[in-house]
Amino acid sequence: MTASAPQRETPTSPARKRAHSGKARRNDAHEIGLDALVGHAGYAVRRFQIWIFQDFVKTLASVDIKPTQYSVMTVIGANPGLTQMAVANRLGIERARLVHLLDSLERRKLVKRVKSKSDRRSHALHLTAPGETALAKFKRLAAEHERHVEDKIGKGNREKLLEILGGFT
Amino acid sequence: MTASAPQRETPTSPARKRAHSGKARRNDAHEIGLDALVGHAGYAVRRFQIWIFQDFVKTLASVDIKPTQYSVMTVIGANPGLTQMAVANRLGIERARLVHLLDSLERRKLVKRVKSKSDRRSHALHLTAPGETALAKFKRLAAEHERHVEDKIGKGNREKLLEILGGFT
DNA sequence: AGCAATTGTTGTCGTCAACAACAATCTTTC
DNA sequence: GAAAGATTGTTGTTGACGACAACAATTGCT
Repeated sequence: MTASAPQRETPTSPARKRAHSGKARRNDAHEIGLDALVGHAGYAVRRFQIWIFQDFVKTLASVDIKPTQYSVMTVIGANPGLTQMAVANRLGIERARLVHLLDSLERRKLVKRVKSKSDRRSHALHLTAPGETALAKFKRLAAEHERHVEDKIGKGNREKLLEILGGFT
Repeated sequence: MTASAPQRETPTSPARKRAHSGKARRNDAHEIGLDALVGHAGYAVRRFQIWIFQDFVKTLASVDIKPTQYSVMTVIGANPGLTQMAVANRLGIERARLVHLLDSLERRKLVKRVKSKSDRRSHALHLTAPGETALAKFKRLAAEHERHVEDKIGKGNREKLLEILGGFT
């Protein structure tokens, strides 16, 4: 623990005090030093995640679909007949939470729960017919969102990002 | 692309006894196709963000500091005397939320609110003496966490990531 | 002086993750 | 084949979090 004598504590010199007398505070938000925060992957990723989430929501606002709902429908569309547990595990969401997500999607007639014959505890998940066509539209909008990402960080950077984080899917 | 979905539960066999050694199939989670989800930056980022957040919490569990608390203390440590509004704006958190964060940190004697002379509405935020030494320890643990990130995605990739997402800090 | 804006604070609402508990239904074991 | 154990879907609770709204105190503006 250490140290009474701080070694590199505030590299920002004493005069960094923010002269607050006059009226110099408008958008100095980004003039404030982040110090050690810059260089932390978690912080950058968190900020980026917030941005990308908001853009997704905005881009898909006309169809009222949020990222989690989109991921659920995509997985069901690609793997019809999955159980709720399988979907929850695959997407890393609590099965308790998936219940509400499916309730909502089922109320909107996008997905349906079919009682499984082989295991009467579980439900086989399927897209409805309108769910299929809806998902196609969602995918078009999601592609548009993805283009926003390219515009934001660059086409090459987006691909590099997917390559780096590919192991987390 | 895409490839249909071969994944199906036991296909309706009347007597489906796992004909082989016990030991059920544990997690076929990653055998399930994600289809269009792969290739979505948001999904990859979300999963990565969850991982990195959890590792941060785990690594700093001994000091009971979470990412947001760490970011608040880091900014205050690097810019003593900031107002709550300035900190909130810089970190992109609601000032209403910052109130609770500071309440918690102040209760733990890590930061202090000093009544500003120049503007009696606002508080100047400072680290306490124990707060300074505590932050030094937090930074060491955070550096350890950052090494976990390197181990996970590679040193070069982490740097590339920071470069790509640098604009979001 | 008077009125708009800012700061910190409290409170509400809706989202979300992490659990705990439960009934119904398999699976295992004796 | 019946009891014990595990799994699936469900409901409910808790706590963290963001988005807002309202408010008192205090500036700033004119």
